Amino acid sequence: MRFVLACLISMQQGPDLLSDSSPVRSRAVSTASPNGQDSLTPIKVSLTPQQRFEEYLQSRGLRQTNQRKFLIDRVFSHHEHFDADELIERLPRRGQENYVSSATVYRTLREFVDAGLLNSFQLDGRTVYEHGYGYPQHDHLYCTSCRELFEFQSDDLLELRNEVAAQRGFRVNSHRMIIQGVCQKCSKKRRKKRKQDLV
Amino acid sequence: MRFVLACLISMQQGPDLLSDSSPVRSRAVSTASPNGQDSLTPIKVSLTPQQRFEEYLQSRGLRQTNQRKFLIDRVFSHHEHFDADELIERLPRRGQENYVSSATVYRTLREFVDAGLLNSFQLDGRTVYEHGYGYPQHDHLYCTSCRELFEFQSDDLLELRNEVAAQRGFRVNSHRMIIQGVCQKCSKKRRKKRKQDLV
DNA sequence: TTATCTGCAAAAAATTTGCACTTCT
DNA sequence: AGAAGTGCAAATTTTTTGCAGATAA
Repeated sequence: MRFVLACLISMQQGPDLLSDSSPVRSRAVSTASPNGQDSLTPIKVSLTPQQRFEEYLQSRGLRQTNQRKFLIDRVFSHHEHFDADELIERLPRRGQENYVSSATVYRTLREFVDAGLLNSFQLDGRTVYEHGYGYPQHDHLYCTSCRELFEFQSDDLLELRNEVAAQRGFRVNSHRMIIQGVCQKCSKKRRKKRKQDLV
Repeated sequence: MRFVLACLISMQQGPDLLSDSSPVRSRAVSTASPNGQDSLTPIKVSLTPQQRFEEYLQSRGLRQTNQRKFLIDRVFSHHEHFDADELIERLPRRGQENYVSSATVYRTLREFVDAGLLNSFQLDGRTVYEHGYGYPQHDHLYCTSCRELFEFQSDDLLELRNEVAAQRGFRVNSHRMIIQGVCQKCSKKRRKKRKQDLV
């Protein structure tokens, strides 16, 4: 583990998993809370991640094991960007109850991605995971100073993407956009520091 | 090396390095040639990559070595996406003339990026490099079938990016957008194959 | 002359894999 | 019972680093 990865986005309330039977994604809206943190509204889905994974496993003749059940609970217990190493560090150690070997963690994370529960992308050489099920499509701003990932959602971007692809007969599966720079907080810190340095 | 990385984009003619003394980027235009290949027009720059790197080295009190000179010639001899491993494979082997150790290749590639000559990004776990100097800002379509990278250029995307960033006081340094999917060629191949399978 | 570079080999970091044993179904 | 899954350790893959000898300025 070389980097701290945090995420400013938190769910305003738990995802409303049972109130709507439609698995269709509703329009996500990005909102800003007083402390400057942003969050996207969770999507209403008919199944919990657990249930959906169960379906996925059954459809492929795979098994429900304690490790898989334990990991899905952990991974979906809070909304946050993470990498394999960070997850492993928060898991029970060898010898403790519910210990899961790293090999299994890696294997299971890949299954979660295959099942559409998690999204993954590369950042600074690591594979970063985030919730994909029950959470709207979005893109990221990455602060190279504090290494936090911020989320944003733009329909215009999607439209643009589709236009570009259509223009050359490219069939789109997904996209990934990351804007690199320095977040407001870090910019302010730096200005402050420069000011102090002058005194 | 796990992946073949190719690039359909070729320069229509060598970069016109000497005809304009302005280092300012001119507007890039994406064009389509009859065979379906796209290319972006090179930017007019006042210095060759070699000259620019020389400046960079001097400004930092670094040295011009045979290895650096050799590598910059190789890297800028054709416009193509590549990773460290692919470059190393095309270089003279140990014992031959102009051999450069992999450690030096890695170190030098990083210098090229620092000097603004190359851009780098992560794709499928590797670091991919491409020309940054003398070539316009652009983004990529990545075909997961043939693993080729196609380039596209969109001012709307830049505008959108700047708006998103401005909205939350984020100072942008750069961005990276990769559209994943299947290119036209591969789609056609698949359709053909499916047809044949039915016969 | 001397700080910078290079090559080499070893280390690191992040995954993946082979295999014997365990566990779902 | 028997396929699938797990843990372990070893292997991979990609990149970095320490260090002694080589070299540019």
